[in-house]
Amino acid sequence: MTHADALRAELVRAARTLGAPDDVAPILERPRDPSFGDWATNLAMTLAKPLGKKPREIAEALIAAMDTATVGVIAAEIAGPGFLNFRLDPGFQARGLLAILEAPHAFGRLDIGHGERVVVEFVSANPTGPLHVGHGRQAALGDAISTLLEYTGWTVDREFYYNDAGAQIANLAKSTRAQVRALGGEPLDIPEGGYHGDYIREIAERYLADHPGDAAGDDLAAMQAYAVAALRHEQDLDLQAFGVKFDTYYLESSLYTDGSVHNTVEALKASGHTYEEDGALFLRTTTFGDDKDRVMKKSAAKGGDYTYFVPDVAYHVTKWERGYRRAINVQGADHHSTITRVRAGLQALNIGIPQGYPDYVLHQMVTVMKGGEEVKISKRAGSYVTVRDLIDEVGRDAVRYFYLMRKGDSQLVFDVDLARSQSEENPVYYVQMAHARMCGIFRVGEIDAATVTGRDVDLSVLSEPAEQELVKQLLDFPATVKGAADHLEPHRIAAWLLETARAAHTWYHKHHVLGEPEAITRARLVLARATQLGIAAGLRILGLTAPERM
RNA sequence: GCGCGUGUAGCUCAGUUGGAUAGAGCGUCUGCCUCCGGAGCAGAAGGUCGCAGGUUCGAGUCCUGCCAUGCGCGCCA
Repeated sequence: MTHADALRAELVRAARTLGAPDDVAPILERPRDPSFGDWATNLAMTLAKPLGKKPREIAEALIAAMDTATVGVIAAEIAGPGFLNFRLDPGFQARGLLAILEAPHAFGRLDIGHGERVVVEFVSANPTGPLHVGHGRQAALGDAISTLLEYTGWTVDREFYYNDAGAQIANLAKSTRAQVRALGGEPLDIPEGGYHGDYIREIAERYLADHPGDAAGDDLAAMQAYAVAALRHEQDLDLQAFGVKFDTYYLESSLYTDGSVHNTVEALKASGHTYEEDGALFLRTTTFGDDKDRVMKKSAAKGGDYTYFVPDVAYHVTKWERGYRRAINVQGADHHSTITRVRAGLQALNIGIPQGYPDYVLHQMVTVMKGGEEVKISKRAGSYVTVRDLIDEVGRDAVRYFYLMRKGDSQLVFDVDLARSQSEENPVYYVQMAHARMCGIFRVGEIDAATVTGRDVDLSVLSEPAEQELVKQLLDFPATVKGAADHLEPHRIAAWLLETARAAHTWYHKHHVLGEPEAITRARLVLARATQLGIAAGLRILGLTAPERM
């Protein structure tokens, strides 16, 4: 239990003696102005109505009813309309750091998930080209969300869904054939909706080298398999460079071969939510909130294929059947329209899947600026910036941090030139430097950091404002983790890291650890160690390294 | 037109679910290097939180209507 939890519990106890409702849940906040104290609550104001008294009167009664000493409060004041401001004993507060030293890997961990399984699906790029910057945002976001969930007690599987069936793959195959035949001397004739990137020609060249018997480009199935394999391999290399690992790769094609698509269609028909019109099979998605009903199976005149959302529904049924009671899909906002349809399909099956299944985390588009101009991303036109381009130019850690330092639901402008030119002023270096500096203290002092336990150390000497600021910042980590996990917003961790790094640099610059009187050095080593471990924990959640020197 | 987002400092963005005098980075300006690493530090300037109403003790945050902007709206995926 953190000291904030203890204070909150004491507030609840005191409030109940005044007749507050049983479900009273005081909110503790850091006052904007540190001179107000360490914690503030508006509890007295929220109790004004139920208790029928003035906020300030309630505040006074609360203070009187509290056993302040046991929760480290040395001063309690009433301010403004009825805020309660608490000042904590610095030594009491600093002892909260011991939790970090004792169990570094447990710091900030929570057990919200109780070990339940959750599947996080992200990237899920069609194997029709390299991963571009939009996929990069998903990779960073999905991986960090997964780690956050693991940190808060869930058993997480990271899943990549391969759309290796359907029209786009057919286009890929035909585009490859066009390049193969062009290499044989025919005019290049890329089909309507085909892919124009140079990488297709490279694949065609390798195909010819590996398949001397098909110089004419007649074996479309072989070319399709070859191109898909080649692009999957490329994507794997991209992900490897980015340090993202998946637990499962789910192939759309398997949904056809194992009968899932067929079974899903039959189950939907049996549910009574389908109908035929103009020779096509429709699902009545409007029953479940959609704008209009959607075609499941095209009419014979249009080829008689299933539309994309049928395998999508079948796929999500497998998530449920594979035992995931929680599923999170990280996708670009351009896939927004699929949400209603997939959920409608799952509801129509009426097999006990809850309405909000699966969860979606949508991120807005990434636009790329290069040379002061926006680069239009189009795989088919062959112009894009790949994830690997970015990693090569600014480094894996910087790319990850850039993607994660902002909320997913606002548009991200990735200025490649800026990212590159800023590489020395990049916030990620600022954060990592703070970690390296703490390591440096132990290196120079020739102290094994792991031996710093904080036991028998008087932490009340950490009385400088910069020290107390850093202590408070570090102790906010668990609440930050909880907020980030609850809202699936890793950028809160990035913001915490930046603020912690700032507090650490300020402290480091103002005060020395080594060469001070022994009592001070011992206490400051505890703070340095806690800072080192805290920043490392935050970096780990975001998938960044915590270098010991830079 | 409809749906989902976004609009906060010159630029890029935070803002702890409705709290006190709205914050940070970059950029600009002024000072700091014999130091556990200056990849840094201290400070300054910079705001009609898109606009207008509403809800209440209290609104950047919630509601309504406008304006601007991104994405989606196919028997494409």
